[in-house]
Amino acid sequence: MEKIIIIEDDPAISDLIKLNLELAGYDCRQAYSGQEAQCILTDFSPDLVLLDISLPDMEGYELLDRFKNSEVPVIFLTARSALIDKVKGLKMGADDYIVKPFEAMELLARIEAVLRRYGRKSDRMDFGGLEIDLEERTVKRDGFIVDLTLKEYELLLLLIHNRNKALSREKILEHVWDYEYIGETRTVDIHIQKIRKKLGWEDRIKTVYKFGYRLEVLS
Amino acid sequence: MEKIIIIEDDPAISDLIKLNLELAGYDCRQAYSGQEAQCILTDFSPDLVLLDISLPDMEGYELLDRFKNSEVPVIFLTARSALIDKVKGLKMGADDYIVKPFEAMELLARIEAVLRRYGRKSDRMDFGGLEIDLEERTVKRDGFIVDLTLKEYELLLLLIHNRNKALSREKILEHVWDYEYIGETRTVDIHIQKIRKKLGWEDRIKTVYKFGYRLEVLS
DNA sequence: AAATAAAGTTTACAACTTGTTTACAACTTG
DNA sequence: CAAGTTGTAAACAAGTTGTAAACTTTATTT
Repeated sequence: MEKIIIIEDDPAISDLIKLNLELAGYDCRQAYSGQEAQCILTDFSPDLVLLDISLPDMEGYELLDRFKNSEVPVIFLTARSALIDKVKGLKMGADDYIVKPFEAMELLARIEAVLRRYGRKSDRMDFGGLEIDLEERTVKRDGFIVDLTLKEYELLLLLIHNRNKALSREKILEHVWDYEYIGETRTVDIHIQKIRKKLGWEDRIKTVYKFGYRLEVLS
Repeated sequence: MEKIIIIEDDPAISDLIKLNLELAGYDCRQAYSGQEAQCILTDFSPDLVLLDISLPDMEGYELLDRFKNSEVPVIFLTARSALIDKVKGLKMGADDYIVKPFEAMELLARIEAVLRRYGRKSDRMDFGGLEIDLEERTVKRDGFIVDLTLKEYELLLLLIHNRNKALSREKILEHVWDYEYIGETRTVDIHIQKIRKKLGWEDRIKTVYKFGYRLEVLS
């Protein structure tokens, strides 16, 4: 699980980002000022830095300066008004930038891209007999490929990212299906049944009655 | 005990919120208008503000504006479910929002989340071998997940919030079952038995003869 | 562009879970 | 000890989830 530090002075924006990244399976830490960031960095070595360039007192630039000689990739966040900042930032060594306000999906895409470029630690995951390769988009069970459809695969990833957490049907719909569903639907249930069967995870994917599902993994 | 101010013009809603928050162990004060809120704030420094955004004369937004530079977190209540309003509120500095009509449990969950974010409460609680994670909605006993049904879970939370206090059956019914039961019922008793067994808390949840139950915890 | 195949969703009903009641045993209290 | 209260097991109804199959949409092939 990759670690990301969010350096952003507006708590609302910071929290929003955190929420999305955590659902996507990243381990986040928040810093609301340059100073706080320094503190956190001492015992949290992130795999990626999200940096708001417009922190008070030019702190953003100072921090960027500090990061550029390190191994850690930096994506910076900037308000639309400061177009010049982008160029400046990239020249100073940022790996990417994103303009506020941005879509959650766009941010996630850029994060994935940057991490890939930096040769992320592992695109492979292992769960008791199950091997998942994010880059190849393949899932193997006892060495043999299990054919998962798009929705099945995304559902599996969501479950894995939130292992041991109870996920409500609404959350699942929002993230795999991209919309807030109005009214009744059994879609989530049916897809859960499908991956339960294909993966032989009948016991591992628990039903949380009247709520949703939870993937239980020991480790 | 955290202090919360409820700024809401509809007395019925305000009272309902107050009742629930007090049962959950918060110290509440009510304001029915923006002006009244100002007065109360002079000698009641809340740890959290619950603000109805649709007060008459746009007072809600004005107040939010005033709070955003203070240290106090704000959750706003809105009747409108429009996404735009939510975003608007969050941008203006609210820490969370909740759309009316809402469930008591949802409001409590959000309050806990915001207070936690502000470094007051921890996400996890520990009670002699029992680990409760409010966010994941999981309860672990010696590291293993204990499956609790909805009512069992809510009953457990109520007991914990009122630990060492004797809770009458009526209070328990009101809070967990959402209604004032007319006549006889053994429902509470049976659910108490169930969580006693599941958690191994046979001794910790004491029976208060002819009254109700009490969760006894040392610390 | 039509035919075909695959994926995704809805429907219908079976199977199961939960919450509640009932019945009776065991306990508390005066 | 008697009356009332609580513990416990079992039965039940209501509602939720599992499952197969029909149906709709989307993608692929010809």
